[in-house]
Amino acid sequence: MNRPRRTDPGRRERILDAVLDLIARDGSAGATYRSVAEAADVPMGSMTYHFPTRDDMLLAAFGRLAEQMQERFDQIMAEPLEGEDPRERVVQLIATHGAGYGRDMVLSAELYALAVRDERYRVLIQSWMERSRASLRRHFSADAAPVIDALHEGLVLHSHISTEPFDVDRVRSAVYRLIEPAPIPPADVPAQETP
Amino acid sequence: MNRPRRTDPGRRERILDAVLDLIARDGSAGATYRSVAEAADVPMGSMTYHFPTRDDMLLAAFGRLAEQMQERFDQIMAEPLEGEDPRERVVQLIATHGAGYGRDMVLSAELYALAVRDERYRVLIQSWMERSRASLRRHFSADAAPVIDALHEGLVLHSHISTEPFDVDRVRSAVYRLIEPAPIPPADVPAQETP
Amino acid sequence: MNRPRRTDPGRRERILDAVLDLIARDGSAGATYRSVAEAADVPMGSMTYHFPTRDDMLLAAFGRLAEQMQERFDQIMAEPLEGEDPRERVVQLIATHGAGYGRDMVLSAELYALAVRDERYRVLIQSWMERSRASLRRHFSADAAPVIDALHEGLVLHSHISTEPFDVDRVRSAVYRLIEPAPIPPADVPAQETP
Amino acid sequence: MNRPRRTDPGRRERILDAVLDLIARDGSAGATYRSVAEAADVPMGSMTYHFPTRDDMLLAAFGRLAEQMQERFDQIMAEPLEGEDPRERVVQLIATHGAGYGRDMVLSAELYALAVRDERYRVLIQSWMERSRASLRRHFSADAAPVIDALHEGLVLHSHISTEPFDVDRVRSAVYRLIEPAPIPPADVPAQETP
DNA sequence: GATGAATGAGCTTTCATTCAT
DNA sequence: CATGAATGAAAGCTCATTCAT
Repeated sequence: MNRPRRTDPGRRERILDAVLDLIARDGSAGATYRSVAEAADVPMGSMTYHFPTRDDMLLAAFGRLAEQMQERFDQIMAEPLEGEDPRERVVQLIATHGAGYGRDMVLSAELYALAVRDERYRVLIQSWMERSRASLRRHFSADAAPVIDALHEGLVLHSHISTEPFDVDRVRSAVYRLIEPAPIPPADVPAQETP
Repeated sequence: MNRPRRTDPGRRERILDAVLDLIARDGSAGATYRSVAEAADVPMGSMTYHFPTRDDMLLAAFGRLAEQMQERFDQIMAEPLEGEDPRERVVQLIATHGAGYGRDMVLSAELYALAVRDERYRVLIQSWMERSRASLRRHFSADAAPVIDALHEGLVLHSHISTEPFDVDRVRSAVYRLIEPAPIPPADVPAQETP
Repeated sequence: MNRPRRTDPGRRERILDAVLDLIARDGSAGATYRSVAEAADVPMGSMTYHFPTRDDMLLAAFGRLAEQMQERFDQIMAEPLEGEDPRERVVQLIATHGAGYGRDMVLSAELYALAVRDERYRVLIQSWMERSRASLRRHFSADAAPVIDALHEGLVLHSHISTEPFDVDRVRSAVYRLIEPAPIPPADVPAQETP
Repeated sequence: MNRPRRTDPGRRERILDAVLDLIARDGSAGATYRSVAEAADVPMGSMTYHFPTRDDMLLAAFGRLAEQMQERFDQIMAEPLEGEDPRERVVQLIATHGAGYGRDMVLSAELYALAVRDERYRVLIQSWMERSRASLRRHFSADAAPVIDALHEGLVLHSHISTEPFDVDRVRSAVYRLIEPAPIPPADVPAQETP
């Protein structure tokens, strides 16, 4: 009834988070101006002020999602490893996303569904993919990166669909087989170029 | 205006095909009773007779899709190979789906988006996955099958997102590395068990 | 799946009972061909065979209701009374219908709502009213009968609306005041005419 | 065709009146969003803005009806009577509602039909009943009020169903018999308590 | 006679978007 | 800048009724 909200910093972010929550729960179609406004406690009439069309809103939300997920990917991959086989990092990454992180899985799936039909969403994934690969190139060859990324994608996706329990050993064995036992690069080398 | 159409065999299939076409073009949300009825040239009032709820309709359509895609997967994998390395078949499969088959990609992506949130769609993919793996087990070990399947999934998906041209050689090299150079099994052996 | 039902006597009655049950639960609007067919375990396509229009069905159902309720009214009033004040019978009648018999109350209310707008339903109540009054004339004057009937109607109706507990004493006192203490007629006298 | 109608005060009331008109003519089921919008000359899309669900609309309309009918009841009962037997007022009330006021009768019947099944409508009648009784208590004992109210209800209802002409004398005789010939209270005494 | 299949009409409701303030 | 009020369009779904068999 009485929401003064003269200045409301962070409103934009709060809206976008609400959008993502609703998509996670009900799919992209579930994030309507109405449902989002209610979830974010924002007057409905203001929605179009911040995001002129519903599509603007979705695009912005998925943009935020892409950022967040890139960061997490980076964090796991970027930590310097002391004498550890970098392939173990990949295994960890797949295991982390494969078991749990259901919300992200749902959101990613929705994003992919939009991306295969709409350029604007596709570029979102493209830049995210590029950054993931850049992260991977810190430890692996430029040729290996896209393939590792694809295996990661497929394994995580399937693990969320399958009824079988997640099998880390099988993943490890696959990752080790896929990636040649490269010499562990020193931590300060930013990325490895293909010779 | 005057469509008697008292008996109309194949109507159900025509509807489902229309549903898939519309989903491919506009996403799941685009397959409304109205749009489908028009596309399939069926009176709107009849739609709910065949599919009481819109969800029934979508589920049936994706069921049909799963069948069709299983068949194609099977066909490529099932042909007997004479002295050929079976891994080449996998390469071919990925190349086929990676370049082109945009319609199937879009449909799959929509199906996954539904599957991660809804059990009923998930089982559709599960049975399809199981059959794909069974196909793969004709040539590879039971342990390798899920991983090959996942790599296939990830590479195809990424190739539809990426701007880079599809690189068969990189795929081949990845597939060969992932799968141990197993002795080519005789064509009449149905499936290979892990030792 | 397999309901042979070659001959199905009593089907008509089963249907009508189902209609009344549904009206009691959901109002007249709730008794659709579909809902009734399901409740009576009768094929939907057969409904229009027994009752060509929905209105025929409702009318028949309310006709059945009127019959049933007349019978109950008669039963309570018709029993010979030995030296008992007949006004006590009226009190009993009101008490019986006032507390409980919610189903009948709902059905009556629906019937009245139809009757005030539709002649065909009105005659149903008229004949039922006439019989009630005839019953009452067995014990009371022709002039008293309609008024007793009206008091009965009003008290029962209000008791189903009111939150106060049903108060028999107040009813008795009202009934006794309304009806002059007529001499108890011999049980074999069918009805009393106004002099 | 071109209705700017940016601001339209009284729109809400106009809608509710249209609802009652339609219910009077076609029953509760006849007051659809469509029919009401047309009757009140309001865009259909606006209906749900003012009344989010059809039930909200009906409830509001019957609320308005209850108010209107309370007022009329009050007016007839509240006028000070100079030396007149207050029981004559009751006779007049019954006569007024018994002959004519068909629209109100239809609306009341529909309201009762809803009330016996739905608490929300029931409270509407309850408050209306309470106010009627309060009005009656200005002239009669607290014990008599509910009974007079019930007789009123029953007689009016039956008079709208019956084919017989309305008989004022019979009503008067009944009312006088039911209510003890209380001493006429002075007009300024608000209500009479039971001794 | 009895019924499964079919459908035109209409219903309630949701929604993206507009716009005056 | 921000928003409450409003609305055209369309959605999912229900239903009485028809009719060939």
